[in-house]
Amino acid sequence: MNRRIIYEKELNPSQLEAVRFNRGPLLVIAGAGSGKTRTLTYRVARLVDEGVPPGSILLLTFTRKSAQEMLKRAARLLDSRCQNVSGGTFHSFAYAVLRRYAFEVGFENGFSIIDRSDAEDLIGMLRKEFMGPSTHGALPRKQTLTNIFSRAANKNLSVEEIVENDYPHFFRYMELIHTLSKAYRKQKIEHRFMDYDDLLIYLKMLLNEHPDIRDKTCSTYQYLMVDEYQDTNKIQADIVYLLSGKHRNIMVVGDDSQSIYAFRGANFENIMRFPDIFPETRIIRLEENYRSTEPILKLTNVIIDRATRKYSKILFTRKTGGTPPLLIEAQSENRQSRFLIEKVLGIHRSGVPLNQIAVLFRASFHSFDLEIELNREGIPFIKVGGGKFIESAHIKDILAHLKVIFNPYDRISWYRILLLLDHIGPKTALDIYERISALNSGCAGFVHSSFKTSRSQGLDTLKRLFSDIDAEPMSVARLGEAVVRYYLPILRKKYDDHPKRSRDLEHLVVMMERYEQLESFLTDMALEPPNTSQNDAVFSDTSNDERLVLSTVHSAKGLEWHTVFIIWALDGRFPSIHAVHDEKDLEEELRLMYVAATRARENLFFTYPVQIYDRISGMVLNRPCRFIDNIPDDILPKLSDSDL
DNA sequence: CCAGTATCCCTTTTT
DNA sequence: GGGATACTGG
Repeated sequence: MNRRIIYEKELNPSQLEAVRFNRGPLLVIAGAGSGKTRTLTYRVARLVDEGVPPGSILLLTFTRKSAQEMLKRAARLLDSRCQNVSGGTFHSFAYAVLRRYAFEVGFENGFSIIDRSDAEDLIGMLRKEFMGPSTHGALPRKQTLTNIFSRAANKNLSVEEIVENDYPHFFRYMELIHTLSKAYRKQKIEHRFMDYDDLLIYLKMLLNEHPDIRDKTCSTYQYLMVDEYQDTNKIQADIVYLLSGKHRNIMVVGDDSQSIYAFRGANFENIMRFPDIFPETRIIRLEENYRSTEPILKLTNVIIDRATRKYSKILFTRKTGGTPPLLIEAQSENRQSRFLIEKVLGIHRSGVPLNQIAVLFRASFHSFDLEIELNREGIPFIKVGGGKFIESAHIKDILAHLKVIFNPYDRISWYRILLLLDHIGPKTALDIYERISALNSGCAGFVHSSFKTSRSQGLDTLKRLFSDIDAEPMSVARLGEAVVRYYLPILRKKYDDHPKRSRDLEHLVVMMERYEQLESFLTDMALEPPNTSQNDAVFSDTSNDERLVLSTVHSAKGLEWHTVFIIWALDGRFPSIHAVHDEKDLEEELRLMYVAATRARENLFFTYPVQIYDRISGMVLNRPCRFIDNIPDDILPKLSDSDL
C-alpha cells in the first residue's frame, strides 16, 4: 500500500529542498545529527514515488549495512519498490560491475578478492624471495610494504612519492621496494586476485577506457547518491565523476568536519572541491541538530571550532535544558573502568536500556581493562570495531581451506594450509604448490599425486578431506562443517585456548548457512566482514537486545546513543601519540573527537586516567586530551573520581 | 629443511 | 603482553 508522504510536514525547509531537488549536481553539507540519513531516505522515496524506476537509482554508502538500512526505511516510508534500489559500498558496486566486465579489464577467467591480510601474506612471500643478504632485516616489514602500496593506489600517487613523503627512512631501498611493487602486481594478475584497491582501480580503468560500457552504466544509473562523501578518496571521486556521465544527476552528502579516514587515502578536499568539478552545483546546508541537547552541542561546537579548514556552518538545536558534559579524571586505568561501570549501572537503573549507552575509544585495545571488569560484573556488552573475528588465525585457517576449494590455484591459501601440517615448512609447501600448479587439474591434482615428503601423514588426511568434498556436492555450510571437522585436531594442538576458538568456528558455520554459493560467502567475508569481535553478537540482528555497546570511534560513525562515554581522553592516547607531531594528522584526531562527542543525545562523559607510563614512547602521559582541555567550566565541568 | 627458541618490533583507525 | 622475524640445533 502506498502511503502518502507529506514531505513539507515531515522535513525542515533545507531537508525539503534537498529531497525535492531533481536533476544536476547537489552537495549537501550535513552537520552531525542534522537528519542526513533522513534526507537521503526521503529523497529515494520521493524519486520512486514520482515514478523513477528503482533500478536506476544508485546509492553508495560507507558500509553495506547502512545502505540496506536506508532502503529499508525508504520502503517503510513509501512501499517495497524502494528495496529494489541499487545500494552498497563503492567496493561492492565495483565488484558487481567488474564481475560482469572481467574480460574487459584483462581477467578473462574471473577473479577473487583478497583482503588485507592475504595481501600482506603475498607481499611477505615476495619480500622473502627478493631479500638479499645485504638488505637483511632492513627492508620494511610486510605490513609496511602493503601500506605503502595501498596508499599509493588510494591517493593516486607513485610508490616513490609515498615513500619519499611518508617513509623517508626507507628511501634508500627505493629500488627494491619498486621491484616488489611490480612483482606484487604481477602476482595478483597471474593468480587472478584483486585487492581492495584494485576493485576501485579497475573500475575506474573500465569506465575510462570503454566509453560504450561507461555510457551504458551511466544510463542504467540515472540518479546517483553518495553518502559520507567526506570519506571518499581520489579514485572514488574520479569514479563518481565518470559515473555522472552526461546526466550529472549526482547528489553527494557529507560533513567535512567528520572526515576521519585520511589514513586510508580519504581526502576531505573531495567535498571542498566538488563545486569546482561540477560548477553548476547547488549547495544545501543542514544546520539544525536534532540529536543532542544544547549543553552537548555547545561543547562540540567549541571542539570543532579549532579546526582550520571547513565549510562554515553553525549547528543549533531546540533541545534546550539537559546536563552539561563532564570531564572526569580517574586515579588509574582500573579506577576509570570501575567509575564507568558504576555510572552505567546508575543510568541503567534510571530507565535507560543498556544498548542506549555506548563507550567509545580511539583504539581497540583501550577497552581491554574495561572488558575484564564488565565480565567480572556480569554486564553484557558487545564490542564493535577492531576487526578481531576475521583476523584471528583460526578463522583465517578455515577460510584458507574454503578458498582453495573455490580456487585451487590460490597460492596464498595453499601455503597457509600446508604449513599447518607437521613436518611441512615453507620450502616443502611451495614445492607442493608448484606441483599442483603444474599439474593444472585443480584439487584433484593434489589428491592424486604422491609427494616425496618422508612423513606425510598430514598430507594424506588433507587429501582425504578434499576427495571427500569432491565426492558429493554439499551446501556451503556442510562444506564448512567438513573443513572444521578436519581442522579441529590441528586447532587443539596449536592453541591452548582451543575451546574458545572452536566456538568461533561453530559460529562461522552458522554464518555460512545463509549462503547458497561459496563464492558469495567468500566475497562477503572479504568485502563486509563481521564488524564485531567473536561471540554470538555476529548474528543477532535484533537491535533491541540489551547490551552495553563498546566501539571504536571509527565504527561509531553515523550512530547515536542516549549516553556516551569517551574513555582514554588522555593526550597521547586520544589524540594518538603517532599523530601529535603532524599538523594534518592532529586535525584528523580533532575531527575524530568531534565525531565521538556528537554521538551523544543526553549524556556525555569524558574520562582519563591521570597518569600513565607509555612503554612505546617511554613517556609519561598525564594531560587530558588537548581538544577538551582548557574549556571553561560552565561548558565542560571537571571532576576527579576521588571526589566521588 | 623443519621446529623450537631468542629477540626485536610495534602496537590506531577499515573497505 | 603478543606477533613476526632471526638464529640454531637436530
